[in-house]
Amino acid sequence: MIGYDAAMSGEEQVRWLTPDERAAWLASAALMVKLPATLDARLQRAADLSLFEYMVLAVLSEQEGRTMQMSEIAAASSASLSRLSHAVKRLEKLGLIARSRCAGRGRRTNATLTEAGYAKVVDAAPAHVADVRDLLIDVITPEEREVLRRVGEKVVSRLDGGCPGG
Amino acid sequence: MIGYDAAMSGEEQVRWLTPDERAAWLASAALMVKLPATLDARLQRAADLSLFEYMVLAVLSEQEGRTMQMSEIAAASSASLSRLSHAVKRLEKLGLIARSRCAGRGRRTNATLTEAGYAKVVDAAPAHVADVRDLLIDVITPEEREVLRRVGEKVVSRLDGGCPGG
DNA sequence: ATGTAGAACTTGACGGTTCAACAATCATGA
DNA sequence: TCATGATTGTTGAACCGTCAAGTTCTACAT
Repeated sequence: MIGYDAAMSGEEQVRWLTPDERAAWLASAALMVKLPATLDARLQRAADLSLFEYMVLAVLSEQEGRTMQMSEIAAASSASLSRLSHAVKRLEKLGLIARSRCAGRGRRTNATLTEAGYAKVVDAAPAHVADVRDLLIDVITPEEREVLRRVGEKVVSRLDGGCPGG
Repeated sequence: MIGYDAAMSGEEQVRWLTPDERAAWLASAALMVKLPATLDARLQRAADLSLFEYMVLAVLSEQEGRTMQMSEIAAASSASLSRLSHAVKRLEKLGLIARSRCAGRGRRTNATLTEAGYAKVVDAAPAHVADVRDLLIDVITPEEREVLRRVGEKVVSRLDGGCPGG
């Protein structure tokens, strides 16, 4: 496949992937596409929530007062503020979240989990955790799990630190 | 966070995640969200292609005759047939791909990379491979890379084998 | 005071993805 | 010959995310 192996390197200074690197990348890519998609589909069927919506509710649920600033939620859920804003608008319409401007502090907005929202997370959590176990955690060894964690942390910190998106 | 730790386990037979498992899952989740998003954004700027479109073209480019059946491409790129069909329609409109029904064989359709499509991949590949190196391959050790590969293969084969999406 | 910059959100339009329904073709057997 | 079903692809509507632009507020300089 062009771009993923060492063939046809007419260009100079392009370090194509070795076969091992290529295999690792293809396996990771498939993982990154399929695992979230499957978790998302199951959550949708079981609880009528997307994976992203669940993460927003879950992050809020563990906070003191079940409240957080929009931009904090965005950071915690690896999403853009715009995406979060749209999502919270939907969740607000469903009665799962309430928004309020905290006056005197610029344009800051707090999102709070309602009782219904909290009940929704409590309801959805067991099946979702079981899925995460079933599809990932229980499939790998503890050693592999720790490597996965280290890799995730390293790569993400590089993404956050470096020039994001470009 | 509800669903990701051992707190508030009122329910029986729910195995909540241990702190280590939780940390590994959160790191993986962030990785699976951010890495594809960043690669996608960079490819978009550099070559006006989404990551998915690039993968479709790349998969075709390494095939004999630069031709494949729709369902084969879908499998190779971990996408639904519907998603692929829409994408190929767009790529066809751009002149990068041509479709043709192979008569006498059910409803099978072949997609072929045009010369322009091939040129597009050749053009986009170096920068994309550099990104994959820069953001993943060169960030981790060879041992971590091999673990990542094993994990990816195990998890994906579980996803493909088990009941997909539900 | 006024102007300029910056931070924190929101909005609307646009384009991509999903889902369910449909279409086309072959295979099989009554 | 005709029904039934399995494969394989396409389509349209609804929905979601991104991008660029706009809004609302604070801060700080002139």
